[in-house]
Amino acid sequence: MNNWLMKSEPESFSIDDLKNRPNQCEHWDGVRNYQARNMMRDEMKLGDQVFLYHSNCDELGIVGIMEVVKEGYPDFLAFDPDDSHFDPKSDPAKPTWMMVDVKYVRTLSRTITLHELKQKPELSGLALVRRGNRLSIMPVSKAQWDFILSLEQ
DNA sequence: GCCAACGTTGGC
DNA sequence: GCCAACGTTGGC
Repeated sequence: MNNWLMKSEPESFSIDDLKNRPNQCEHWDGVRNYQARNMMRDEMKLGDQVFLYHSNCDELGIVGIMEVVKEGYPDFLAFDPDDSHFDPKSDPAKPTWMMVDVKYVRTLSRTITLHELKQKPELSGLALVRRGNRLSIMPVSKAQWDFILSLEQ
């Protein structure tokens, strides 16, 4: 069982958007970064727990928990010329881009802010707090996961 | 295979 | 809106 953190801009997709989806599920489309793709394709497994992080907004931070309910499969939006995530180089017979499905688990009782996370020596190894980090999906160790959750109260 | 130019991410 | 950091592209 692994833990993860995934970023999303709440203006395009927030924890409330996920909560309000039918079945509270959504596919995590639009990832166009090879490192992130590899994690979705190879490492994210059914039942893995995932923090949702809101980026590029007024209150940056971890807002909720999701669960992987479908493992890596082709991101079909890459084949749709009308979609902004269209990638003409992705061949449907050999798809370049992958995605997973996630399900809403819960919203945290408060946002655990980026500012707060950066202050904690326990989290110095977390990719999120490193300067210039642009990965939209990153692993979170069990120790980091538990520590972050302990901040919620 | 190098690396400059370019586009994107994302905090501030 | 700015801009640093980073990934990708493409000429050589």
